Amino acid sequence: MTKKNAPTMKDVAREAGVALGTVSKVINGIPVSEEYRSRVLDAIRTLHYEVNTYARGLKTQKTNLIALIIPNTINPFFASFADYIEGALYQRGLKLLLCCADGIPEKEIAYLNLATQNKVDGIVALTYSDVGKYIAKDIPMVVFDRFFDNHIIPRVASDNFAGGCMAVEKLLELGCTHPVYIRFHSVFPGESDKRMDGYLHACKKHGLEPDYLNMEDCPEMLDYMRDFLERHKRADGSLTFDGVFAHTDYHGYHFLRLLRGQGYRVPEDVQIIGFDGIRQFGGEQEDLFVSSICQPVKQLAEKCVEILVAPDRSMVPSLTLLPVSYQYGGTTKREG
Amino acid sequence: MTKKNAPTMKDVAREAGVALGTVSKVINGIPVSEEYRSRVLDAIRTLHYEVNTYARGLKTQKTNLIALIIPNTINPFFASFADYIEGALYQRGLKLLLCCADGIPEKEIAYLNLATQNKVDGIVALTYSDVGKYIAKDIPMVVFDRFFDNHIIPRVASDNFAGGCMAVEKLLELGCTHPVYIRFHSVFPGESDKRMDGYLHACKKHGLEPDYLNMEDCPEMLDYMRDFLERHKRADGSLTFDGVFAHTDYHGYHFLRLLRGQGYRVPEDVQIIGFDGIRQFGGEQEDLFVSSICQPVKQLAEKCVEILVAPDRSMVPSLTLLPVSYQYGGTTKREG
DNA sequence: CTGTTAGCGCTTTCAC
DNA sequence: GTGAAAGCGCTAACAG
Repeated sequence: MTKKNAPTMKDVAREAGVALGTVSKVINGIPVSEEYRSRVLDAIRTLHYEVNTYARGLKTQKTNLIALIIPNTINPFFASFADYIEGALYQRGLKLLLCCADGIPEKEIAYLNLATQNKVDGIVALTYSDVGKYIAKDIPMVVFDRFFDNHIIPRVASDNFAGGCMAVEKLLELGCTHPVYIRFHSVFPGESDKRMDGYLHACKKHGLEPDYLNMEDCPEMLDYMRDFLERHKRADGSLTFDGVFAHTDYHGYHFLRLLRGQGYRVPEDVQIIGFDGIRQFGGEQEDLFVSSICQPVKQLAEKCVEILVAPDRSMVPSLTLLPVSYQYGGTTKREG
Repeated sequence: MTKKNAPTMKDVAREAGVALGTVSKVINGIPVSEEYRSRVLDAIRTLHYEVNTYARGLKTQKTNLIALIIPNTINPFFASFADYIEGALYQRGLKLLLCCADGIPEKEIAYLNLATQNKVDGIVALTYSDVGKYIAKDIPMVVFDRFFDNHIIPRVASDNFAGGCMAVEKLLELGCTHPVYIRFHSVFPGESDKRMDGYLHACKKHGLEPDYLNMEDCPEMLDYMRDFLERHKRADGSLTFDGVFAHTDYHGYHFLRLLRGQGYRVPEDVQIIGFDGIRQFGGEQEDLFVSSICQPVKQLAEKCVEILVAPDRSMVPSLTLLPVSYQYGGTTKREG
């Protein structure tokens, strides 16, 4: 039980000496005589009146609440995405219901159900479950980075394919002749799978033999990396590759440490490019963990919200891909 | 306008052939005959009924919504705090309204006002403004890490004083003889100011002359660090200190890079201990940026929520300090 | 234990 | 223009 004594519209009406409906009109910007309008406004001020969201929500079936469903807020990528979503929402007078589902299907579904009825006005989801079937078709929704059978829900993502190509092109440009790809993917299909397609495409284009580690993400990640490294050592200890495109900065960073731990020099012997553009301590001015194909997180968030609140839902593209960009992060050679 | 056709309690009552009130009772766990209860439950299932939060909120003046006001979600410390708050809330059937105020007083106040009326059931705040005066006294609130004139609001924080002492003690234990403190503080007073008190206390206790850099946080941070370093060089280039307690991991990490950049060896020549316990990429299994006095973020979040929902608000302590702990992070010598 | 009923505070016709 | 009145879906008395 919160404030029981908050002033209501009725109080404002009495204070202003007008009818209840008039107060409502003033608040909702419906034409009212200047005289009445200011009297109402005065009353609102003296009473410190604020409309009750719940009464309004009950009446209008609108809440101004948008649910953001992401795995967590610990991962810096999700964390900054959440931050930018909040900013975009705030600008539009919307509020953010943060739902960290931890990749747990039950929790995702619970949060989805919460939204299924009239609890939120829209959903931005980065989920693992195939949310399509759990959600009412009539609540606005946009999916980030994933795709589902249900192709009705608009999707937003980075141009992962172009990013994959870009990573390879960049490595070649910086002098690599044998770039490998190290991928640890989620069991759930998503746009990020296209990074591999981009890698393969670029290899083909440049007449290179693709060479990659392609595993499901798992706790034994480091073992697989170590194993991959062993398999690529020549008798003299030198490596058969000189460039690494890592599926994410996270993986790139761990591979970097592995290499340096074994005495290989980065970027002299091997250059590494990751993906995401995650910065140390999250600060925009801070260094990257590794050179990286950066996702435009802020723009992605902005686009998700823009699509979510689009007045004409029939006009929104089913897929929106935003461009990525390469940034130096210490694990590649400086450009000529 | 969301779902206009969602089933209501009335529909469930009709479907189950019982009265409206009975449905309400089943939903709210009020005793009802087994027969009726299951009929209602069945009806709920077939209709996919879910209670309308707004109608309920209007009636009960409860929303099950808790606002978390933090500067942002980019800073890994805030990000993990938010994550754990979400978890603690979810367990209790509460939802999280995420408010990133960016340290902008207007935004903080806007969010606080939002909560002032009957929009949320409680607030967890880590704000810069003195929120005390903007908030209705009758809405449950707990402040993390800050303190205000208004001492009525319960506060939760890490034991920063003990942490400051611990950092010094640890450095001494690991062989340091001259530990300095590097502090870049917020303009707003908070519990973290006690880290300095702890440092001074420990120095005194061990008969050491305190030696520190004490600045307001600013973009020129690196310049001040560089300058501090210069001032502590002997003619032969060696340093007059051999241990550094940094106000946060962030500052410790930057000082570490500065030292290494100038050829000093860490932890051989200088040992560094930061504060917070921030991990690379946020993962609990990941490495720290520097050896650190770690804040128990999860426990802090849990405690905030626990206090917020405490049935008897008159029983909650006005200040709750949780213990910190030292963890090795590569910038100190391994313990004997 | 069950059904009926009076609102919670607001928006929105609909007469005036 | 303005005011009166009918609910939105639910909970919590209160009778039965």
